Amino acid sequence: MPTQKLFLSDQFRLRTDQLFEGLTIEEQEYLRAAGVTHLYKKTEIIFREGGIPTGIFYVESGRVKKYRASANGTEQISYLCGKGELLGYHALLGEELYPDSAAAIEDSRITFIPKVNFLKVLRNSSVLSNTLLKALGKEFTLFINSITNLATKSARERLAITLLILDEKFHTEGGNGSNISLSRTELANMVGTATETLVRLLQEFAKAGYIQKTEKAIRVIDRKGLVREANLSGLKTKK
Amino acid sequence: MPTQKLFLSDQFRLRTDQLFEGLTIEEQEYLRAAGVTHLYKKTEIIFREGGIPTGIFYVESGRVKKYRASANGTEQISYLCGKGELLGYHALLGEELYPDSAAAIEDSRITFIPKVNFLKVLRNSSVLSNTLLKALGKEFTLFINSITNLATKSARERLAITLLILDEKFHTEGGNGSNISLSRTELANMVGTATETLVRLLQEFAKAGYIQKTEKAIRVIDRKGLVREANLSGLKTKK
DNA sequence: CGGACAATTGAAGCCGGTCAAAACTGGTGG
DNA sequence: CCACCAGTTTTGACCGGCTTCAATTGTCCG
Repeated sequence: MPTQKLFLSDQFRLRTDQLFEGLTIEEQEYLRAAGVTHLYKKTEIIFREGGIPTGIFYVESGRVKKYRASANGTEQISYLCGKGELLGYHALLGEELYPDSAAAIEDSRITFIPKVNFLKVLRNSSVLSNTLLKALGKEFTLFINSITNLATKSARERLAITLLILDEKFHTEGGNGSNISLSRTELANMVGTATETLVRLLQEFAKAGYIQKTEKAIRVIDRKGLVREANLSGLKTKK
Repeated sequence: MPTQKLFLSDQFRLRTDQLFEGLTIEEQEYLRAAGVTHLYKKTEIIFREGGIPTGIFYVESGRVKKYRASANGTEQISYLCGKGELLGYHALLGEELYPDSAAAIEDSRITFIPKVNFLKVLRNSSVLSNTLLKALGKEFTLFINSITNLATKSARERLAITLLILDEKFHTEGGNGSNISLSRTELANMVGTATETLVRLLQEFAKAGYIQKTEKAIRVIDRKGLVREANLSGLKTKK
């Protein structure tokens, strides 16, 4: 049985520092010179599902959601990227069209590294290949977790898990405690539930003292409580 | 909007022929010599979540399910492997414990290639690195699809999609038409629903003429009908 | 101040999970 | 060859979690 830490952590995802760390100084300089930095306003789309990958993106600051939109308006958010994370390399490596879209949920500075430059370095650096293979391999754990959670857990449990993940992920960044500031709809789209259901559950969690709803943000106060709600062990409290 | 073909196909997954095709004759021989073939009886477990990867597996014949078990007995199947597919390389590459388990759902011949031998070849072959990167990149599309489906689609829609995928995947293998022969419980665990719900839905699909329930197997007759039920475009028939 | 959008609350109803029991299946041994 | 048993599939009934629709309140800005 996987530990809670393993279960929740998303330290699995590729970060820029890892990406660069194995490269020679020249290679690093080469990539940096090739990069183009662009400011994306909140809600601006970075790439769109079905689009052709032309490079990879690197989040300098801000936050980005990866999501899949259905024609009826609903969208499912599969991941949130913060500072230091890379975007769009799966489709590039797989030589496919983007399977999902990415959009800024805050004003963000994002650097674009063109495909040719990235692949050129990749072809010459076995270190980079290995870094990528390791990173991709790790990411599967995340996906398996997501799938299991969506398929077997209640909305309440999924919300608890989502809050724990967000708290863990943005804790270090925020300084004193983490602010989770997403719209209710976005949070609902992460959890995979309706906005109204999400609101009611948040209410309950606040009443139970697990979280605090400050202006524009949710703060986790009682992780233990959320862990209990999340039912991580998988056993349903048989009555 | 992704095409149906893209949406459903699982030609994304790494196959042995691809794995070997870029290698030199010596490398191929080296791996073959290192491999140990073993017969697994139906229901036998190949590896277990939380276990330490010691190599990769290759399905010579038979079928294998990848799944995650919860303590309460439910399990979620994330993938079915058929002849020619590889198993267990994600965790090995990611240097992690297995996030899920694998078990034979039919008597299967499976070859095990030890970690050392596999990694030795990988370290010396940039072709293999690239093949793996490409394969892993492609697989993400599958996972994104799974997540979106589980999060936004009804059990009925998910069953339709699952049947289409199974039909497409095992069509070529079966010769004349594909036999989907899983227990109801296993099919339910793929779809992410209760066995009873699955049975009722199958009933309806049979009555509607989409499928036929022959002895021990389900046969898809009307793919178009299933596609309609699957609501692939994403628009909910607003009444 | 007012208009637009986000968040919240309320009420109704269905989908799907759960429990229980019946029908069916295949395999075993007398 | 049949009776019996264990496991699987199916059917029935119930009910609770969530979705949906609708309406109200709250909030931010021009």
